[in-house]
Amino acid sequence: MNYSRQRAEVLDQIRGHKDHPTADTIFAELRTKDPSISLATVYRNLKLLSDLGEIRKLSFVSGADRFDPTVKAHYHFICEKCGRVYDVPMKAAEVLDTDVLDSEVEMYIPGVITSHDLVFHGICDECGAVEGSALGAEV
Amino acid sequence: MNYSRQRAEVLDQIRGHKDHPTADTIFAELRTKDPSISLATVYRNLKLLSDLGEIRKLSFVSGADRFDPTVKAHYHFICEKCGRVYDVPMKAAEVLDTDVLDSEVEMYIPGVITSHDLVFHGICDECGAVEGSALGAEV
DNA sequence: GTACTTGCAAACAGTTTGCACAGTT
DNA sequence: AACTGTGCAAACTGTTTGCAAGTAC
Repeated sequence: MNYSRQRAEVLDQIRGHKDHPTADTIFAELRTKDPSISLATVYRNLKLLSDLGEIRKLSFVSGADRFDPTVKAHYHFICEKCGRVYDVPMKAAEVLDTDVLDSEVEMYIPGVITSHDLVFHGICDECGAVEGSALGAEV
Repeated sequence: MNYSRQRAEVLDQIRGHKDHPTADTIFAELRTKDPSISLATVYRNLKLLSDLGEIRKLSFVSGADRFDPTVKAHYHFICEKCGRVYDVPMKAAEVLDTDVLDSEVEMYIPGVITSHDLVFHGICDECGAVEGSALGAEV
């Protein structure tokens, strides 16, 4: 695969993220280094890179798609307030045998399952969810 | 809650679906009965009805949002080819204790979990996935 | 008459595409 | 020359919004 300068920049930029930036975020960041790069190029390369499996496209977030530098299987937690997307390490979901789950569920649906997404919703600490002590805003 | 004629029509129309129509589908269907209803009204009422918990909005499908007449907890299977969304009955996922899962995962993320979505991806039978006999298209 | 809801059109966000040009081989 | 990738602007999809008119109590 041929990596043009712009393509490499896009991949680099995403890999530098611990979070899950949108195309627009990547574009804005790259613009500061490379003022002539275009949004269309960013979109084109994000699509291409996720087709190639270099990055992962997260379409389950409302609003803009997000891109995930981490390709290996893991789940996500989305804050309902700020929209931030957090990674859930696989060991957190070890109560769940993912292969068993897929084959179990497959018996109930008219088709073949190749993968699944598991997305947790809630409120993140930064947005006011306080667990442990009784410091909630309500009540 | 006050149900205007249009609001009732929208709710009825969705409840008449076994599948998961988009706003546009609902709009097109209602237009045949009520030629003056507007798309904005459909959108407004879909939003309102899902805020009220009368229907469920599915945002994890790429493309247009879909609306689900079934409100009680269940998972979904999306065909990668045709985009159809199928329901997965809860008993199919009984390998998984959903409450345990949420509280387990909560220990690993900076926040509080209120719910989760589980979406299976694959190919549905209508699109050529043939399980059981060895009739696959590949190999 | 006050509050809520509608239809329409315009606005908007996110994404994709047509096209002429630039970069490589 | 043939190919691929780029930048720009325009197009496009899905959704929301401002507003004047309509409806319900």
